[in-house]
Amino acid sequence: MTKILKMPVAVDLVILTVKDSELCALVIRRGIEPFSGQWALPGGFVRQDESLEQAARRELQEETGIKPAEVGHMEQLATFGDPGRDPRGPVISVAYLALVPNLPAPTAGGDAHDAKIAPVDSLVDARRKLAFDHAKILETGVERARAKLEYTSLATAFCGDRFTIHSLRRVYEAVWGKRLDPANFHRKVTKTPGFVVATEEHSQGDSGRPAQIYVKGDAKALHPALLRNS
Amino acid sequence: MTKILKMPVAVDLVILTVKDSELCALVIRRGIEPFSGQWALPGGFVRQDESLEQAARRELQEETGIKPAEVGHMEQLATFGDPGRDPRGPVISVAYLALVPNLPAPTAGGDAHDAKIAPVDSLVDARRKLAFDHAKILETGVERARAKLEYTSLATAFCGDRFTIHSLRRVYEAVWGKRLDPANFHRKVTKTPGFVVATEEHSQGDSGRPAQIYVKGDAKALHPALLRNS
DNA sequence: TGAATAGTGTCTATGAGACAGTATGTA
DNA sequence: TACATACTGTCTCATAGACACTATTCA
Repeated sequence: MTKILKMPVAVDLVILTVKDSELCALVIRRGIEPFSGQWALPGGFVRQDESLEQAARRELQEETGIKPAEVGHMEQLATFGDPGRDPRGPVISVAYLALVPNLPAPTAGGDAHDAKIAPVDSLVDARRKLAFDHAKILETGVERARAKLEYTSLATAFCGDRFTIHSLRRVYEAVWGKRLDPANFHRKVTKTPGFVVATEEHSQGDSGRPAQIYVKGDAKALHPALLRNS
Repeated sequence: MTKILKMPVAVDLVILTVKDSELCALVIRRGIEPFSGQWALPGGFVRQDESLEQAARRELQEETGIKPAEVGHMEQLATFGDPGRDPRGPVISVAYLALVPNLPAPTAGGDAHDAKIAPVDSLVDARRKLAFDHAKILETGVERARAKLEYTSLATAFCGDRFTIHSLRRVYEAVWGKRLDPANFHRKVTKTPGFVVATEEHSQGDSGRPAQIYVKGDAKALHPALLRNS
């Protein structure tokens, strides 16, 4: 019997939000080697007697100050364990995807010198490369979010408790990077059973006719789906 | 700085095939404790300088005798790391999903006393419980397969190189546990660009009119999707 | 010939997309 | 009033599902 290899297990977080009609991710600037000074996804090591998801939620709060109640949605994304992905040696990283509405100004903590919320397009740019294989992890998370908006009600995770159809459409447009017809989108969303539920309230203060306020519905899956292409 | 917890990393395999018009999984009977004598998913520990996917492919061949060329499709499924999922202590398990056409009679190897290909419905049965959290892993894999048949061309991974539309429909029917209209299915599959490509050959020997033989097309995603419900 | 399966035609209902038109607010 | 945005109506096209029908084999 050969000796079994034991590896440190990390969780890394792809934290997405929509800010100024752009899909953005939260990254921190590393304060220690390796990759000191470079931007990276927040994350940390799993502790004893802690599940992977618990570790992800703990790191989310510790590294960014986001409280559990502020998280719109969290799910496991994928696991990365290629030899050489960390120059210090073999490390397994279980990536989690978190969707957050109205992400507040980040609070740097732990070994992070700085934190920022930046458009995902700027982060996958090859010149300002993210540390480790984090660009790949981020892209996996972005693609997961894009795909799940099609056939689930996940888009509401980017909105607060109360939202207008307009703001929900802005979420789709930001995540997909594509304009949608306001009229058809409105009908589609309000006619899909369980997607959104109308309240008696209306928005105010903007130009134009006030919009009705909606809350999230019960449905998780959308039938039929809302497709990005075609 | 607290000491970083290091854990053994395993890969577990959900190996699915369609046999006698039923969706089946390959399981092995454990020869060692814990759970000795119980059925479990094949798997093993990741070795040094080996990627997770390499480990999964290696275990697939070592534990079941399935050669790489025989595997129709393989992808990472999910990672399970709850404390207490293995009575021996903390273990991370990265599950992989493999789809195999015409799965040959399994060759038991390693610490397995026996191996079998059994309908997934019988394996998630509560009375003959799978070892560890393998019932949950299996269900995750089955649901992934069911979902991906909808919007990808993955069903062809269950067929050999050459197949008829009839056998492709049998795959859908087995995986979804639902009858499909042969006429509409035929039109849908042959009209979806890149799903299947017709050859000049025809099947023979069965009753009824011989069917045209098809091979896999280039398309990975199906537009529009082929939905199970509605 | 009949049974069985392959494959096509066609009708209907549903939904997406385009876009005109109406409703209701602010400047 | 002009304008902006919310929302509804309506037309067209694509596609799914039901199912009748034709094609081609074997017994």
